[in-house]
Amino acid sequence: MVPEGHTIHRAARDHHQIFVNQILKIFSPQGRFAEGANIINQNLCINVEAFGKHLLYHFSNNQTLQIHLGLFGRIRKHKLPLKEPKGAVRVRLVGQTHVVDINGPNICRVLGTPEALLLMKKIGPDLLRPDAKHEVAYKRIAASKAPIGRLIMDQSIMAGVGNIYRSEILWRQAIHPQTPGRQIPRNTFDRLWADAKYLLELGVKHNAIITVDKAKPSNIKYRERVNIFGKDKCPKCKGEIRQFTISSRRVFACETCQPVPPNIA
DNA sequence: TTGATTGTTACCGG
DNA sequence: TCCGGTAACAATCA
Repeated sequence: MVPEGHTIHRAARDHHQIFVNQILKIFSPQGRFAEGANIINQNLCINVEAFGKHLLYHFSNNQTLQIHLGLFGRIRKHKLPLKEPKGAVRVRLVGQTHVVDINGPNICRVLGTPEALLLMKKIGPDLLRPDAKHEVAYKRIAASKAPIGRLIMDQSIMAGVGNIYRSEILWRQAIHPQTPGRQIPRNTFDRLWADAKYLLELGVKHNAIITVDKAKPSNIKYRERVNIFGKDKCPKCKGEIRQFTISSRRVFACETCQPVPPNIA
């Protein structure tokens, strides 16, 4: 499983079937995890939803369990009966027929209503939510001289894109990652948003990162099917792919298909 | 055992 | 205030 925005959205949909009625146990070897676990124990989970890469379980006592998988977190679902937890299980959600183990999340804590609302306010429009207002993201991008490769991965500007999708989306839309946000025309941003949304929805459907156009069902057993991330050659022009970093994360670009914008060294 | 990694946050200096 | 850089943290796998 891939700890990305689409995995979280998949879990939000799937866990309605779990109908969590009990938090069996919260393991917190570091002491900083799962604060307030006792508050939600024995309470009914009435709603599960995703905001960007955050997964929120709302309980009947107005408390919210917030999960963020980060780089390494995993969600594993098993049929009952319960088995020994495998690895660093921080939360175990028990339903009538299934149990969900959440391993190694980056964030795992219980929020009251004010904190939950604050969190939702901090997250930018979420590509995977039908109510997302993409003009909110565009306004921030059009006002910024920061590179578009940084901006589309900034979860407070727009939520859902991760490091692999960043390179893939910009390649598909022929935008160089170093292009300043304020140099992105509105119609170019609209294309970018629509393509990102399409790719993330595809990711939710298949529970995998797929950005190549002709991916067949028989191909999608692979965890990633990508065009340029981690590759040497551009699949379109066969030219060399350049690798660099933005905020110490790897970025890939084909500078033939994604021309370097003027005024950039 | 070591290094790399699909992510976020806190903190600090310019 | 806003920005960009850095470190810290997490778990797993090769």
